[in-house]
Amino acid sequence: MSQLSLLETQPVAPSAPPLDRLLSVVVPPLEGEFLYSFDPAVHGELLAGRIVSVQFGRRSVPAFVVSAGSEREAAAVRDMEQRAVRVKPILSEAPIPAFRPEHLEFYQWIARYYAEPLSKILDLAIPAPAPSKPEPFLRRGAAALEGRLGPAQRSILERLELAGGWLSLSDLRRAGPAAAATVRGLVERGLIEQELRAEQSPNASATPELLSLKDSLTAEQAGAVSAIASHIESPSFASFLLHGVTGSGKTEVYLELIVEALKRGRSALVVVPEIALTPQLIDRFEKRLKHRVALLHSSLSGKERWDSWKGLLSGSLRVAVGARSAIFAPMKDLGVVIIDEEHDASFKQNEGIRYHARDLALVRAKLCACPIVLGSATPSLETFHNAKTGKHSYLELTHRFFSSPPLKYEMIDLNRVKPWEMPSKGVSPQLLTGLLDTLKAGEQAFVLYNRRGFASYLQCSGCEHVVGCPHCSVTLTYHRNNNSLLCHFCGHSSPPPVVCAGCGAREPIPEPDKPEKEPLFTQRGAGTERVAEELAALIPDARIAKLDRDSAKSIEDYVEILRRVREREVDILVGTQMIAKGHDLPDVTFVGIVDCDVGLHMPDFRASERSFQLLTQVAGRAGRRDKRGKVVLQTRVPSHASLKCTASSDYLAFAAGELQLRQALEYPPFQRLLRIIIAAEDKTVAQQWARHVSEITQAACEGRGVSVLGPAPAPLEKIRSHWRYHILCKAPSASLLQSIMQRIKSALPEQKKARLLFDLDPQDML
DNA sequence: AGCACGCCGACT
DNA sequence: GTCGGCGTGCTC
Repeated sequence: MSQLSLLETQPVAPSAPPLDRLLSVVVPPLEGEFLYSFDPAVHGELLAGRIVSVQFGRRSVPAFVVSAGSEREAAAVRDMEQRAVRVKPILSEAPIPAFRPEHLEFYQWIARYYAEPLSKILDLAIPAPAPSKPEPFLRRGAAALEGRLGPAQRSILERLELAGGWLSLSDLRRAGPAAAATVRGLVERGLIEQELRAEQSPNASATPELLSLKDSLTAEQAGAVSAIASHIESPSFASFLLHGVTGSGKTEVYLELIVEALKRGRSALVVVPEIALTPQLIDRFEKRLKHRVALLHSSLSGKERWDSWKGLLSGSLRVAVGARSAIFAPMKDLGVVIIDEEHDASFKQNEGIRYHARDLALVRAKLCACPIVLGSATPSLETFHNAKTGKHSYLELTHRFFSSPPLKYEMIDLNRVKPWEMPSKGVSPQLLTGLLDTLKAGEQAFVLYNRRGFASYLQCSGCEHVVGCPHCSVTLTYHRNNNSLLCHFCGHSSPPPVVCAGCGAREPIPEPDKPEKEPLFTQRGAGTERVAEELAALIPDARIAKLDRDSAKSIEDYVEILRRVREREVDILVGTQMIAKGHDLPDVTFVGIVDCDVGLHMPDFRASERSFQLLTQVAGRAGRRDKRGKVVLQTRVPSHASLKCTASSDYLAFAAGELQLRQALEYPPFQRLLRIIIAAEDKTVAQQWARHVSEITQAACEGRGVSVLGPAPAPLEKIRSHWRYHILCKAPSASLLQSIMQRIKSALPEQKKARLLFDLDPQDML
């Protein structure tokens, strides 16, 4: 028997290495696989998932093993013999695998979906192995508590006791400050022990003491948990939309599900928006789960990231919490996937490989046969539509944990407030009164100013009408230099209209002898950066803090500003969308929105949805617990659906209306989009290439039910001295768009002068 | 992506 | 006459 099989496998070729010594690798950033040989006696058993170093051309490069000793290698070796190409041996191998072979299917799916080489996906997904140097590990010592302890010392001891074993110094620091001096002091008093070593001891958190708090859940929460957990119990794919207002206890549901997964020896993957990854969140998870959580996000050091990755890979860590890129985490026996704030825009990567973590999460759950939960108070229309059509099960949490009275909304139509009645340029009398009342009551206020007003647009001075594109239902962008309106979707260009399509008013005809009349259309969209200064001038004794990209460059700054608010060192917090998220701040009872229209007229079909989500989230910051919150919305389009639905807290009405519009205009979720970006240093080159690509795209789409718009200049026409044009394809399925990407790729030889980028399922069109 | 090979302009 | 520009093509 064994001799027979030997006879069958032997006669490949005299010179070729035996099949069990061959492996296929991919080399970032290249397409295709390359065959190498290895000697098991030297390198040991090498399987898919290992990183090896190979001689490639005349240099050595790292490469990912994707297959070894299979039919694939047999076919490759036959082909190479025909072409008389020699198989080179690998140079060296990493000591441990970098990914699990069973996850290759997931990575390959991504490569196919986004029409990118597998090597690039692996390069993106897998962190570079970092050698682990010895570092201090600490644990609670034998000495009894004597004498007094400072708050810093107490906190460190608490965290060590909670961990119930050895914790590395860097781990200790994740959950709060741990100065070396404080630690040293505690070591000297025998309160903690210290040891230098390179590895987490394997049993550090092997037997977590799992704590189910099922009994303290509300009926709704318990219902959601049992519906989802049944798919953890008997492992199977199922997707859920967990739709619950702020404060309805979605996190408790997540935690209970993670406990369910851990109890069965499986793992849990939690993906949250970047901004939510605060030490408090990690702390809450670890305290509740009594289990160490692997943290994954972009600003970890190479070693920290590799340590988390390694722990998950081996299964010694079973819970991963991270931002977008955590979707690639090497979970062992994945039991549940959780995407919190499912609608959040940060899940979409907008450079390099433009993947969407939520979409990938669904695929991952499917491939791992486990349930996935998409949680949000304001679900994306894609997800809501999928829930409505039965693709996801719909679970609703309607009750707030602390039954607080509904918010009181006041909409201020800025068209009806005379300029001289305004206390300052951006602050209406009602907004000012609201702020003063709040401060008088000893409570706190949030003021949103969303200053993404880079594009200006025209609005009729007679009615609310904003000039939009006749083909795209997107606001036209006004270009002052040539007094024209341009659609950044389809390229439609026109002079400013003479008659308002909303109310029929005419542009006044200038007469030589009479003074110039006010023009029909007013330019809007300028920035609102000065709000904080205006407020400081209007309410001099208020303590005002700012929260935006400039004032909070790091997550620590962000946490610090929120801490100051929580500890009542701040009366009014002014900020961008960053103020929309964060932890429970019970004394905030008033939210003012300086200009609801800023996001509304962006050249983006998702503008309404984004606006509704942002306004609803910010408004949700007012009035938690027992106090009734108040929200003032300043706008020039009070009849806009996203504002009216915000003010009536009516998600369902908003979604219904917006979905109808999307369907009529053939936008997602009814059609899929592919955005093709052409960028070049030279404007004319970019333009010509865009036209060329457009012709190829047109030809590829011919008669397949795909429509092609453009080329048009991208709204951000010039980025880092590169001129950008784009083309938009609408198709009923993603697979159609994939075949179009393939056709364009094969029709266009790789070009140096102009860069071609694909954005499948684009989230914005900038 | 690198790094070769290869065929046309200004320099020791 | 050579040094060097970057166009195109390959890497097991």
